[in-house]
Amino acid sequence: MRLSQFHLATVKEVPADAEIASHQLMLRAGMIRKLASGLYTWSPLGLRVLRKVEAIVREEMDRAGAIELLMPSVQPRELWEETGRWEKFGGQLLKIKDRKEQEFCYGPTHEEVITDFARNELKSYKQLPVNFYQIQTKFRDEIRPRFGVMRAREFLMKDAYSFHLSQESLAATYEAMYQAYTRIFTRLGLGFRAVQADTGAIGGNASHEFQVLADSGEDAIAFSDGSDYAANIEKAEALAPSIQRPAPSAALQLVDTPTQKTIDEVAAFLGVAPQQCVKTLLVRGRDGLVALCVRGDHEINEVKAGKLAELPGESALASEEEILALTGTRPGFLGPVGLPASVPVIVDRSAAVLADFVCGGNRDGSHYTGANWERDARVTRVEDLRKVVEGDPSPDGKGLLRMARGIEVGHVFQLGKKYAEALKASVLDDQGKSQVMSMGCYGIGVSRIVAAAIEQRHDEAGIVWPEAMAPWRVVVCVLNQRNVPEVTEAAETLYRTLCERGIETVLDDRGLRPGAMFADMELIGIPHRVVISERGVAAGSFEYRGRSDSESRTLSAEALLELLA
RNA sequence: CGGGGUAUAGCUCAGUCUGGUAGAGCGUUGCGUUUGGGACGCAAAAGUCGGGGGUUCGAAUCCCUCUGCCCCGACCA
Repeated sequence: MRLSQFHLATVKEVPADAEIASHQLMLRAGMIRKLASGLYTWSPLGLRVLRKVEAIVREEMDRAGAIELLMPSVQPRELWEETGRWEKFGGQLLKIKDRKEQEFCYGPTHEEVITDFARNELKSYKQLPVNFYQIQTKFRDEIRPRFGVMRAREFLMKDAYSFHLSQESLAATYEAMYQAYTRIFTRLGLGFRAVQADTGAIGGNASHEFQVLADSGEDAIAFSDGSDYAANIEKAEALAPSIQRPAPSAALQLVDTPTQKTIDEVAAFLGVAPQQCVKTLLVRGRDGLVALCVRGDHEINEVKAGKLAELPGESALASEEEILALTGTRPGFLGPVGLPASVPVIVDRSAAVLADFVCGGNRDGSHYTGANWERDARVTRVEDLRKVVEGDPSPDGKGLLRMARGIEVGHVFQLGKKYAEALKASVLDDQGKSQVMSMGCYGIGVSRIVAAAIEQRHDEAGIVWPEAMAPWRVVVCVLNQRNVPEVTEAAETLYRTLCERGIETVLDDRGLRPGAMFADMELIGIPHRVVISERGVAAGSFEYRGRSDSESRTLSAEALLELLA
């Protein structure tokens, strides 16, 4: 490619609404342009990168035995009614009507469509297992799109769905996908980690997220410093402390805390550590309010809380009015002592081993000191309720937990029979009996990977692409080409040679001043740069500089070709 | 959905408080000089001041209203 024939549109100024590095750099490099909130045009430059990612994903999916197909992006309401998700999916589902007032949605995911396809196509166990995938545009009407293509509303995703008669077969394909994903992210040159994930409302047996490690990531992940354990913080188990609860030694005493509502305020006021306090939250349960208690320095893990039998599948905090009606006090003074008998008291493992603790007095402006479980406060049950924190023991018993931030770029999931049952997708087994199929699903955020890579790999000058994702591997920069024909000839010759050898090369023949040209090529992150100048031509050598190198090197033609081969 | 902000040239922004001829930098076009780290000079094009309504002799500026976009929160493969 000759840059004089390409549409390169870099800009110097950072657009005002870009916050994170990848968004800023993608706009400055001219890879994307915003059309509306969460909607982006991929420019020719951006598309080259997107296609690189897509190609690697496709190769590895094919290698792993998956079969590509393509489903519609627009899907009929009736199909979504069959699984109940027309209502349950919520506001993220973009609903549209056609001219006959028939209702459709723009597909946010394709479980319904693929399962419909499977129930029509798959009749016999002999056709199983099978794994279908597509690389396709999805739309989710995110409440708050942000960070450019990192969290866009329209985005490109690879989604695969496998079908099985046995759990063993599902587990085998799941493992194959896990391996394929590892290969994909390794080939892309990304620093990533596969972490255990919560299976959410979908249920299922196993789930891993593939997280690209980056400080700007929206997900928190916990990993062990003593083993390969790693999990999304939503999933990471907080082990029960190994100590026994000490016997009560203090008397229960109500003390005035007129304006101290938060744990920090109360702890400072009373001169105790937050670890010696119990924080109580009231949430809406199936039958009235439920009390959740954690240690003062810990936080409730809403995913864990949502799984409690007493809750309706999600944890929603009670309103101030509900709390006032039940306890006669306001948030800030809640505690487990003296709650009505109708309120279940679920206590976190770490809070359950406290003795002589501080907690809310259930009346405005007071807290208890010297409170003790059983003696003063009911314990309905002890559960794992809290978010893990740095330094917690690893759930596998090896090492301590550390925290990192990640960008979720892939997710593998054993779905089980949920969708196949809802849509009656079954095949005949070897006994001639009808069996509902089990499913797995496996997603990769293709467009998000581009942003995630930049987030992980950039410097002051711009993007630093991994070789596998770069729009071109090599740029040949022509200096002062108008005045010295020999320089142009030398550049053309090198450009042709590289192209003939299958090395993806771009020739910067725009005739810009050197500074502007170098700045552009560094901004768009080309891994290898060769400068052709009068000086070099006279000496018969080439000036080479890698994107991350601090200095240029002078190379002979042979050395250069060897380096780029 | 709650709170906050913002909308002026292709981009980044002044101008709005205190009403009176529409501004700058970058980018773009032309000519010339330049050519190893985002050159310089001269000339030029470019704006329904987000939309609608109102007040006024006169509105980018004041009032009402609608909309887009951004941030924080709640939410989320």
